[in-house]
Amino acid sequence: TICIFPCCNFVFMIDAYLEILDAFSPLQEEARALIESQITIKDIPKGDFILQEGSVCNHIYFLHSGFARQFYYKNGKEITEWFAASKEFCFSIESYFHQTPSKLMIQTLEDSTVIFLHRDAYMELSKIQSDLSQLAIKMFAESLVFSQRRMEHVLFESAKDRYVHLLETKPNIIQKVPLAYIASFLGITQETLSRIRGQL
Amino acid sequence: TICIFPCCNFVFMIDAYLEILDAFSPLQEEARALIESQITIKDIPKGDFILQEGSVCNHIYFLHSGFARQFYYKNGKEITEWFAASKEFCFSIESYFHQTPSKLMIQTLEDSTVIFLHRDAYMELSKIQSDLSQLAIKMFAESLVFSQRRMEHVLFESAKDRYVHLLETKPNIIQKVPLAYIASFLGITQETLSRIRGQL
DNA sequence: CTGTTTATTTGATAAATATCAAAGGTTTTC
DNA sequence: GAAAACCTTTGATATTTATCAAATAAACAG
Repeated sequence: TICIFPCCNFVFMIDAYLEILDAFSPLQEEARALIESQITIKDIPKGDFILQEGSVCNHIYFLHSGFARQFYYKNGKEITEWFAASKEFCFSIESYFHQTPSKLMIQTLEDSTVIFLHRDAYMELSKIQSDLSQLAIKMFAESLVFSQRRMEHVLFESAKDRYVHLLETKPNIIQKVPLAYIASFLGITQETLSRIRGQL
Repeated sequence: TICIFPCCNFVFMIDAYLEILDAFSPLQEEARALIESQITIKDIPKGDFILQEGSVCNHIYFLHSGFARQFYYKNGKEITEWFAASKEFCFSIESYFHQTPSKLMIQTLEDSTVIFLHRDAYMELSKIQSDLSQLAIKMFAESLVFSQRRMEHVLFESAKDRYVHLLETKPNIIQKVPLAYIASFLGITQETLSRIRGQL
């Protein structure tokens, strides 16, 4: 049967979403239903903000499709913290956990479809449904490992090695975004990055 | 009444431990009892290892008293990752979560008393007792925020500013440990750190 | 297509930090 | 308390990266 209603897209998106969550940490039917009840889906055009500076980050965002950049201002300069590609998650760690106004902004670099999972609802549900708490533990733990590894790179690799590493692990990012974004993510100036590129 | 049995020390230590956990994330009586059933306490003399290279980190360690250093080898050099002071926690994030042999070592720098909370038991219990899963979420979330903040420092502050920041936030560390440990933690050479010190 | 904006590269120079070598200090040990 | 081991400082030099300025190159708007 061919589905002619737009709502069917939602069903498909949600299924894909739940499958990705499930791969992280297994979810029983009940947990899936609870998550489904707490998400909203939005189309966000290129250049619009998923999360704005100063507002509290009350969701974990999942990019069903599209591409986004997380950045903040430091001494008047934009610092790119990380990117979210299609099928990836993002949120402001500090604002989400501490419920403080976010200095991090999340902006789409392409037209994107984003699934919002609400924090309070999720936290409450995770108290009564252990699959959900295990999922949260798993996600935060993985973020922690990732963050730890990045720290080691930043502390002990040269700018060139960090760029090469990014190139090897996330080639799609380098194709998609301006050099200045990548430079600020790597913690170097764009001139330096340009020269590094020239050497390769 | 005055307690003359050594076991009373244990009771006291466990109480202090549970109180600190409780301050992080509130624990009901049941959760406290479960944790108490899964911990062991060891005295570890100065210079001994709480966690050795190559073994899997199966516990979260809490220093009831003493002081420890977390470090690993990179190109044959010791890199200090962080310290654990009295009443603080430590573990190898990557080994603990991924159940892989640890490249991180944790070594006491003073005679220490350490409370071991077992991973598997804790993970299992956290599935059936939501206070425990909430505690885990809270702890990992805080670690994540901490890690994130440190990243920003490392990327955008000068060596001097990072040292000054450490001096302001953790003066006790600087008094206790050799300069080389602090230098490797800051990601600089000991010569540079010595010069920075001279300038202040 | 053409001017305008935006992004990238290049050059010259300065600043921060590493490296290598050696000299003083402390602490530990017997 | 002298020797050894360890820790910290100092000096000279090299490397990496930042900064400032300008020139190209690419993308965009009308």
